[in-house]
Amino acid sequence: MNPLIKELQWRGMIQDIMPGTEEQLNKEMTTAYVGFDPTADSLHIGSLVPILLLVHLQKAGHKPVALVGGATGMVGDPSGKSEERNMLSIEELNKNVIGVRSQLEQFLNFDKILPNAAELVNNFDWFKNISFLDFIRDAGKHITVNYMMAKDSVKKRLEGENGMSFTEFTYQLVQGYDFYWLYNNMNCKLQMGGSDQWGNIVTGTELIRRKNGGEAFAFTCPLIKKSDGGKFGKTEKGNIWLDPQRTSPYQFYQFWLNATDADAEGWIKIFTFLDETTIHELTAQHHLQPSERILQKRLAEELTRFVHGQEELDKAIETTQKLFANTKAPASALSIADLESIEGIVRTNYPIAKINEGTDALSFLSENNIFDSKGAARKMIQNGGVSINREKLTDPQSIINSDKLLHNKFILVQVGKKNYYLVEVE
RNA sequence: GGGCAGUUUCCAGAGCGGCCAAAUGGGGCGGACUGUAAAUCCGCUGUCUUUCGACUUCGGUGGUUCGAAUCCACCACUGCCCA
Repeated sequence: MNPLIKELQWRGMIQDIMPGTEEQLNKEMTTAYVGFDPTADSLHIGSLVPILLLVHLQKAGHKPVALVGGATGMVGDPSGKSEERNMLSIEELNKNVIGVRSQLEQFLNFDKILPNAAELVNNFDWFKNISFLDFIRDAGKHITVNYMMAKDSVKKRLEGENGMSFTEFTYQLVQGYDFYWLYNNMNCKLQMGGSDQWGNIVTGTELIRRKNGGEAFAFTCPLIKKSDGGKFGKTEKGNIWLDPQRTSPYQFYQFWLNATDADAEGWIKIFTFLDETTIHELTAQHHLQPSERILQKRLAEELTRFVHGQEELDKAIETTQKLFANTKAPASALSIADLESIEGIVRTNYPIAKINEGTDALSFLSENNIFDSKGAARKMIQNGGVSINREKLTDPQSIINSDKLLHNKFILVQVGKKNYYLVEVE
């Protein structure tokens, strides 16, 4: 068995694999690509698995190509979508391509000295020169509509009630052409991606076969799901992004730390580079003492380091310890240095004058944008969801005055158990 | 171009003249229990507000009516079928 495939297999990262793929990987250094859609100017953790496929590939000595879909992004992939997507404007798309590119760059080794140096391409670069007529004569002639309609992504939409535009119907052919182009121009013989991409990928290998008589290969990884069936990578605050401006390293760390036991066991295999023995040991330990959350901690650590680096990881752990190590202790136990150096949670400033006069809790909470309005704050207080300096706020009428100040300067607000806000009074 | 069906609050989906800010389910948020899990149970879920109440919503515009998400007209959009 090919070592790369073997590695990915025990990690649970292979869903479908085309026959002959292992032989190809055994035969020679193989160039392989994964496409990323520029739907936003940052990738989120849903893209992490395909990124990791490229990293594993490079580690195994093969050549990774990361493709940013400047062209395919203009079309819109119907896979997994029950209705037509909104088109992004060209400006937005360009901005997104730049953002996504720069993120991909940090995960792969582009050092030109390496024979298997990573490369970054944008399919807009070849599509911009192809006219519609060229395309339908050159690519379209080789694939039948019957074939395209048999694809799951198309069939579902045909059977569903939202229909599908010609634009999105074309998508698989556009993506297929990418593979064909890379096959011819970069000797790229393998495509990887999420299992929802299988249909699109196969259109590519088919195109290569019919036009070149060539042979190309593919495998896909399973889509990550939560054990409760919920969407992966979403929280109350939306997506977990790789961009630290959008999701702070602390929040990123917390996301993984909060994984359920069932998820953590699978995720640590997929998302970390820890070897099989280590993971077995960790899992065994975890079963002995689940409340220690050994798997979650290690998972969060490894991933935060991988995405944000050691320094940010240290800060995230530090903040976590301050906030959660001893939740029973009064907030006054936190030193001024502790409070000042807390990073990653939402911080706001509030005028000292208002505190000196005393202000009601509702105004205080809404003026600091912890809640959108007094009404929202009131509801949350009545539900028992707001704490100030770790003491549950029971009366919406209570007054916030200088008695509440920690070290004459800070007020620590909690909404729910996990959402902290630090108000700095000055 | 013709025929049919549809457009309701985050989603699905009831409502078919006043009792409708609109059932129910899902999702989300919060609470209890815990391990910053899971499962379970409870509460909240249009906006603003001192639980009074005010305001804005049921594709759009006009109309009928004391009163419309509910009736009428026109328009728009979506889907299916036929040409």
